[in-house]
Amino acid sequence: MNQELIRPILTVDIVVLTLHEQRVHVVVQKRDKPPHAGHFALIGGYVRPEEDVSTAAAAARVLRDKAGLTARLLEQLMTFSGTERDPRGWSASVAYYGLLPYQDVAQQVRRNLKMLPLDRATGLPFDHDTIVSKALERCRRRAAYSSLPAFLLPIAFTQSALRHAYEAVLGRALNDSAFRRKIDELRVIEPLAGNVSKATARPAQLYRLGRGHIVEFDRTV
Amino acid sequence: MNQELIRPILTVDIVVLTLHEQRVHVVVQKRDKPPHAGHFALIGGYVRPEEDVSTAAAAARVLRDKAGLTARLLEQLMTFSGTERDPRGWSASVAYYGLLPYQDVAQQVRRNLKMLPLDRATGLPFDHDTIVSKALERCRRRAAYSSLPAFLLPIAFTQSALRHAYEAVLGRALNDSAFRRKIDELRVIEPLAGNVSKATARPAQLYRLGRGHIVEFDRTV
DNA sequence: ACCACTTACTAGCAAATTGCAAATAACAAG
DNA sequence: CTTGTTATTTGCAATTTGCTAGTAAGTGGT
Repeated sequence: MNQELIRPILTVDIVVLTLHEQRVHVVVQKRDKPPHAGHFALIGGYVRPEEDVSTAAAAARVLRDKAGLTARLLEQLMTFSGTERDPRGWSASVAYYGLLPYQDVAQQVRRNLKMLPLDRATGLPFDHDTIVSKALERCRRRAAYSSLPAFLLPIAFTQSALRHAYEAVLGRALNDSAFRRKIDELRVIEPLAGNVSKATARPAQLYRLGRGHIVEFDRTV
Repeated sequence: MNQELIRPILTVDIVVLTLHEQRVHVVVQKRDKPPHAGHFALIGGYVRPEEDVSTAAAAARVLRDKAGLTARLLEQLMTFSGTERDPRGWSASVAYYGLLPYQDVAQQVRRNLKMLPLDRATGLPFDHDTIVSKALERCRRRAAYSSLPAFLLPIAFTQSALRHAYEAVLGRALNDSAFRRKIDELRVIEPLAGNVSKATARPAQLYRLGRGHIVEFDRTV
């Protein structure tokens, strides 16, 4: 219709999730520029069409440049838009969620980063509360039929650690033996020959994901 | 960083799905303007921040104005972006999928609309093949644990019709008696007192969704 | 009126899956 | 060598699912 179309601001926001003390945490960063300068918010930034081949690339770049992080799993959540979310006017933000092990975040805490357990991840600026809640909802759903929670762990992990990751994301306890049986039947992990973790009373076998990327199951965990 | 940020074109595309002869169909529309004028593509259009409160509103508006359709269920799929998808350069399109009963589409076939069964919904312009395939993937997943397929049907439907809708979306046959049992246990539909369909040999009880909106189950269908 | 045919709907049991609890294993600490 | 703790396996009960047959309620034909 009209040639001079209003082109809204396009940004990306990333809900970085990790596991700490058996609980899911959201990583937030102190903003250094207005609006909401000085407040902690989701890691985000502008999409730069001239340098980002896609919004996914923009998300990865922002995560790397602003927080020094690289997610083990980075998936698009959805796009949030409207006039309400940003005081600068109508805007659209493509939200992503990124999963990575605690150690990766701990290394970068210098960069104004903070990890919030879920119950304290509220009161964020913009519509970031909504984005976080949608991200968790999606992850919970997806965790029920995929290897998603494994991306919160280091490459090598024990079955117990994996179960705790599932429990943390799903928000409910799982039966130990039933979980082992299922994970075994689904063939998603493979033992790391000879490697055992000595963190607990009895040493535990270490495993890694069979495939580097997320896999979806036919059944539910 | 830079004050003069490039703002990419923002559009919406809607994957309209319906059920015809027990199969899922994608509704496409003949484009009247370049690029790809004269070719059938997904229904889509520009987001107009001055008139659309959100991209969801834009999707509903485009669907209504360009095709005269109102989806019974309209949910955001994801955003597609990059230089490859549109010859006009870097663009971003927020894709939605909309479900509605066949009758609603049949009424509007005047508007250059066409319904394609899934196996013939290929060779679409832009990245619309990808969008369609992602939409179907999402719907398949979601159908397994929600009332999504019911939105492909008229308000009143029989249990057989509902099963056929699930089968069409899931792409596999379901056991009749097990399906009835499950739907009954999940309490998603309620009988329309006294109303029966006489379309088949033995008249069948008509039902409607218990809730107007989509519901997600704990279990899988 | 009776019969064959079709689809709706119900019932019952076998097979598969899941939940639970006990048994066993491997180590650390005292 | 005993106690304590976590890992891992095993066996069975409880639940869920798949399947098959039976009954119900119409239509259309003879």
